[in-house]
Amino acid sequence: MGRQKIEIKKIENEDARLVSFSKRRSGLFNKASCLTTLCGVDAAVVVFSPAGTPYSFGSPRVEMVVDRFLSSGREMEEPNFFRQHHATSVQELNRRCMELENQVEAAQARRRALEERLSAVAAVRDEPEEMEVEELEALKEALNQLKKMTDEHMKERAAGSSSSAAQNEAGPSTPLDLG
Amino acid sequence: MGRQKIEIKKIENEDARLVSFSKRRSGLFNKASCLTTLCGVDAAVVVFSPAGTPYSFGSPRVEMVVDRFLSSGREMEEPNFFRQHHATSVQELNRRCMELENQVEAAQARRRALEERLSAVAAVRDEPEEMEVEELEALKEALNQLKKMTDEHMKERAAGSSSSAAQNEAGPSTPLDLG
DNA sequence: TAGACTATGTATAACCA
DNA sequence: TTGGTTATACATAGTCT
Repeated sequence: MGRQKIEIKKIENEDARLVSFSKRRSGLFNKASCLTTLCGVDAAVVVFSPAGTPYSFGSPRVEMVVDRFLSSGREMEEPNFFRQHHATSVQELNRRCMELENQVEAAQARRRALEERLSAVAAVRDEPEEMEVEELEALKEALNQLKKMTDEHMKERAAGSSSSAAQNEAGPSTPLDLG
Repeated sequence: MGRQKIEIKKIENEDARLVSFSKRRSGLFNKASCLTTLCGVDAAVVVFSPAGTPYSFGSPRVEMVVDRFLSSGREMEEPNFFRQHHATSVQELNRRCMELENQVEAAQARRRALEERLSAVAAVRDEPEEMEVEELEALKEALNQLKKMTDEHMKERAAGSSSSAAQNEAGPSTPLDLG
């Protein structure tokens, strides 16, 4: 018998689907592993089984890669980004579209996060006359988040320009320690 | 010549490594795409290029898969809105890509603007060790500025926007529904 | 940097244990 | 679910454009 060609659409037979999932999942993880090793890059893969069980691969760790992905504001800064797509296949374009949607989502998530921080800080400031322990705690938290984010932002900026890196020796981020 | 067997260790030659990364990345995304389609499951892949550029694949979306994964096993019954795009024409997909690119640009511009505003406050919190009356005064002032800015921001949101950024206020991106 | 090309290594569909 | 086996489809290293 050997391998037969199959259409890329949902496998109807449930048993076959489960077997296929198991084998392809490990194949996918193996590919991801090879990619990280061969090219010395970070990557993460998360897959849910048909039953809902999560499986994951991550180098160095899923959380680290995901955090970096969510906080990297540079999803789209490829130079010739607005050139015409001359994709050879619909599948290729489909992948491209999905990738773009994900990037839109990431950028929006980042923007929402920034807006939340701004709102949090603004809310605390609305009653300055009662700046008591509670408020100070909230402010402290908001500022810690803010600091974390701005530190990341500065790091991004420093990494982005090769010349200015030496000037702003940011150093390791220190907690605010307001209280 | 054709393909040669290679050891799974970091590719020393930089050019070869970059080429290999590009090819294997798309291969990995394709595998992930096939897995989700064939088995009807959710999956996400995030990869950073050797230069640090993030690439991603997600079904239904990276954020959703990651959120679900991070809430460790908790079932969020997510109807699979964006499983796969069934485009009818390359032209159609090209249009969709351009649209998405515009959204990405808009979202990023928005994010940059927010980050600039945050930087305005960042200067105040750079010396946290002596957070005394003086610093609190300065902080209060900075927060007042911040409030002014966020108020403007909220006004903008309420009024809608003349730029293409308005697309991003629509919340979760709409399903492609190309087929 | 991104497509082609081709020979060949690898992944995997079908089947069985 | 996982682990073989076989035959074949698919991915990709090396090279050139």
